[in-house]
Amino acid sequence: MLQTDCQRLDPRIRRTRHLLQDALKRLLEQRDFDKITIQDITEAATLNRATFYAHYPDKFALLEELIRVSFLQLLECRKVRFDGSCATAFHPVILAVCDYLAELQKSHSARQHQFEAFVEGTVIDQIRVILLEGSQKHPVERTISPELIAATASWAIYGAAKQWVNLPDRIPAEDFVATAAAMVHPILMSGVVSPVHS
Amino acid sequence: MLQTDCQRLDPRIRRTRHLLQDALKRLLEQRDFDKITIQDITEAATLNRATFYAHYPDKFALLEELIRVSFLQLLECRKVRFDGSCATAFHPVILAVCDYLAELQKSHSARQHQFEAFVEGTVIDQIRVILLEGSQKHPVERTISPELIAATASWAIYGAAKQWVNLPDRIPAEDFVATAAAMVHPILMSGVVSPVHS
DNA sequence: CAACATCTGTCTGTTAGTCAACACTTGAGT
DNA sequence: ACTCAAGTGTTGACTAACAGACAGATGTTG
Repeated sequence: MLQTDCQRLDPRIRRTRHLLQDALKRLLEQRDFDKITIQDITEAATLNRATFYAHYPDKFALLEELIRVSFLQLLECRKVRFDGSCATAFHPVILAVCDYLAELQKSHSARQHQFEAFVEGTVIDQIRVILLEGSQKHPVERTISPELIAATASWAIYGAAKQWVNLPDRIPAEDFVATAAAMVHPILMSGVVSPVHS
Repeated sequence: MLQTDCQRLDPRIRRTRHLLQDALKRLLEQRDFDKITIQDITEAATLNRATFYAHYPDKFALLEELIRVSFLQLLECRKVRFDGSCATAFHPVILAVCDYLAELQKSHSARQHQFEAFVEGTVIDQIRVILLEGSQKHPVERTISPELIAATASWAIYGAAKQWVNLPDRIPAEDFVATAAAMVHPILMSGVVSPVHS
């Protein structure tokens, strides 16, 4: 919830949240999200049910955090493979989205519409946040707000990645990333006034 | 400490003790017991140092519990392979001791005398307790106290097993168990008045 | 329909774990 | 000899997690 990324938080809290996330993760490998009760989760996490509500208002909040955290972990892995140059900084983001969707497609039957929609929203929002953070690190004078650009680009990336995973014969993710990046890059550059860029 | 076998104990207590035992177990794979501090253990267990003292007076107490628990786990595995007949009930115990010592020999340099002596004492005591429990389940009239018999037999079993592991070319543990059982069985039968036994 | 079971969300008092102190011991170093 | 660093064992205030209860919602089943 609040303080999710977090620093020096009470170890008990980190432990408990990790236990809950891990329990949900394991249960999702067995059955659909809507067939999982909070009791199931807390039992699998060896925690008291009341403790759950001290951390999340409902199971959707836990799911959201689980998605966020595991997506970020994926992204961290992808990042090390790229240089830090500004122009290609969002390549790993695209790659992470591709991998995440590919992983999701493997492990889940596509029939959980409510679940999928929720995942979708969470992932897109996370992409948006990441892009926004990136643009704040390298401020550029522009006529379009960074917020709008981040939002647009995040949907574009997700849409492109989703198209890619649904192809019957996919090209390698790394190759696809180059194509997608070529499409998305103009969005990020739109409205830039000063042409200062490496 | 108290309530080790235990039943419905506060989940936090079971979790914490398990975390500490597991941490010590992992650290023992890396370095010798006397090179491990309580700080190391609590750090590896993601617990506060003060919490340690709420459960164990010192690291030896933790080690003792670790040995006890892992030995009992080993024993449980061995037990299922045997029938429940009274005459051979202690076969799995001998086998468990053999396996435990063999495991220990593999994973530890034999130079930690203090450590080895402590393990030895703990294991023998555990054997004694198990034998004593067994004799209490099947009370027989005897001229020698069950306590003395259990103590004697436990040392005999440990001694035999230790001799076995130190042989340069060991026979299979299962075969050795039969021999050892033949040696130890008379101890258990000594002083029996009524010859009632299946 | 009523009876029933199950899950939810909330609340209470109690207990375990955290944290930052503390004084003490030990050993290495210069 | 003296410091300095690092580990030990203890304390008390704070807080997270526990057990167990509760009413209400949901969804069976006869």
